[in-house]
Amino acid sequence: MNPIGNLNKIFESRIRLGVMSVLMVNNEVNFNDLKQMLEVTDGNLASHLNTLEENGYIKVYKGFIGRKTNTTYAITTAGEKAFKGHLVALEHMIKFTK
Amino acid sequence: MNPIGNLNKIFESRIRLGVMSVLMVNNEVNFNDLKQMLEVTDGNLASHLNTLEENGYIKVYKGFIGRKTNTTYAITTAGEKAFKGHLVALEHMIKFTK
DNA sequence: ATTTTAGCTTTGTATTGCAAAGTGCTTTTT
DNA sequence: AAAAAGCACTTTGCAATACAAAGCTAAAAT
Repeated sequence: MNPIGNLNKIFESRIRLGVMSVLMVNNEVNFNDLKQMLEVTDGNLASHLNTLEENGYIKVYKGFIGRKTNTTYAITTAGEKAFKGHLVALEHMIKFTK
Repeated sequence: MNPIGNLNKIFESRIRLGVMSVLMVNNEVNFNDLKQMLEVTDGNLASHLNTLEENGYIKVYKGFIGRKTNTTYAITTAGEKAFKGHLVALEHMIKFTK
């Protein structure tokens, strides 16, 4: 009945949607690649990554390439589940409109 | 490349998404029906309807049933186009993640 | 005459979004 | 060796939502 009842509030943000979408296809993506793919400022990206992490949807790996810091982000099982659920809800909504 | 580059900012809102979705399948829907379908407060709905109208995505028809006011909302051609574009962008994003 | 309904507007608060600047560490450039 | 630049942030600050709740007007129902 309510076409938006099953949409996940966390994924209302365009940028968070984008992050999840990128992390669904790429196992691990670093900060800069995400930043370039989504065309956002670093501060903005960092804060959205934060809320995704706080919700347990992504994991952060802080490592090094040689002695240079390298932070990568990956989707968690919970994140994958939540995102897929959201996509299903979106698909239902889309189907509903046709 | 950017999976969220073509998403329409106006449709980031869950409620506006819902309104458009409902108006895609029903030619004309009145205020109260929308309110019940989307389970929102009237003030909140009114303000979202306002931004949709300001953007030319919906039309408002103020009429009467007998002598009782009856306001209905319908999607415009521009609204349909914009919403369909957004759905295509969503579908691309979804396809991208699979 | 009072209450209820429809469709708002107004008010107020809390949250969000985002840019810009700052930070600490490291690497690269000069 | 010093300066510049990159990485991954945090902090600051402001402006734009989001939303609930209350108020409001005219008509309808009781």
